[in-house]
Amino acid sequence: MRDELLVIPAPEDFIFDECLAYLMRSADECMFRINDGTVTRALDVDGEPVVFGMSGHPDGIAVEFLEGFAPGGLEGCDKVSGFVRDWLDLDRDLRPFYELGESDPLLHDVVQKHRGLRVVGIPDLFETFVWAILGQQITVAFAYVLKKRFVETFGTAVEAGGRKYWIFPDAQKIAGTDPDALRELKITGRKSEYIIGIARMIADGELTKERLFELGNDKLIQKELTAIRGIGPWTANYVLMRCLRSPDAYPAADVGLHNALKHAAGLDRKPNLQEVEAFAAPWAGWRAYATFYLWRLLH
DNA sequence: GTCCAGGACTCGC
DNA sequence: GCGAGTCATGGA
Repeated sequence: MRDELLVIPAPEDFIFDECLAYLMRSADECMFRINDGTVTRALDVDGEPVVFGMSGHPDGIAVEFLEGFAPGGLEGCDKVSGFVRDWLDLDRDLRPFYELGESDPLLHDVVQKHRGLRVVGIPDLFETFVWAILGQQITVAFAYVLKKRFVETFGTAVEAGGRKYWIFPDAQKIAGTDPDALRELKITGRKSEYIIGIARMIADGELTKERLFELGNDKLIQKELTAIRGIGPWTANYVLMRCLRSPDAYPAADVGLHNALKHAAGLDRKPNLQEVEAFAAPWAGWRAYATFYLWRLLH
């Protein structure tokens, strides 16, 4: 097994345990398993299931493949490595954000406390949309339950090391699914329609990460996304933040953000939308990072 | 019973 | 363009 160890270098200011703490926030998370500091998950690499565990390492992140589920060849290793880099946003220089954290009164404490944390992403576009839509207007805890039902109903499981690892259902499969099948999982009728609509767009190839990146900036991407049924400003910014990796996306309507701001600013009520925007003005360029760090106040 | 959760759509004006 | 009603479930 030792020869299947892969070390992914990370910047000096990266702290794996901060990301781990975020990843551990729900016992109902179904896309990976965390045990003793190692996050283990399955990944589809060119149609082949790969299963790997990642953990902290003095030089960054150690990736170890489970027996029988290593990628075939160097190219496969590169894809896993690229996935992890994307997942934990390893290629971003956070020094400007940390400078901001030094001077900003609202961010100061939380940035100091969780320094080393990166915006944990969701590299797969379809998975991000499903997760965001499921999360609209309900508690995160219930969203995890719905995602678990969704994945265990429509996804595929890989058996490795005596355990099951799930691969998120692809858009093609959901595109041809009846809304009633989602409704049975207690996903609302509307959300079921939204999810199937998005699945069709992705399956048809009209909605891809590449196409969205080609639009060039957050504003145009948000406009494109909010034209899709079921995607409002909150969801568009959520997708920008978690999948398209905009460091500046700002889900201003986010209730969790409001509660975090209330706490950080010492208010006796939640801020209104104007205040939420005003708080974020000094964070221009880093509003997604600010949001992600502020969310850590909720746990 | 009421209110609130990581919102968005629809309708009436 | 803006406010109110609706969607639906589960926990406090």
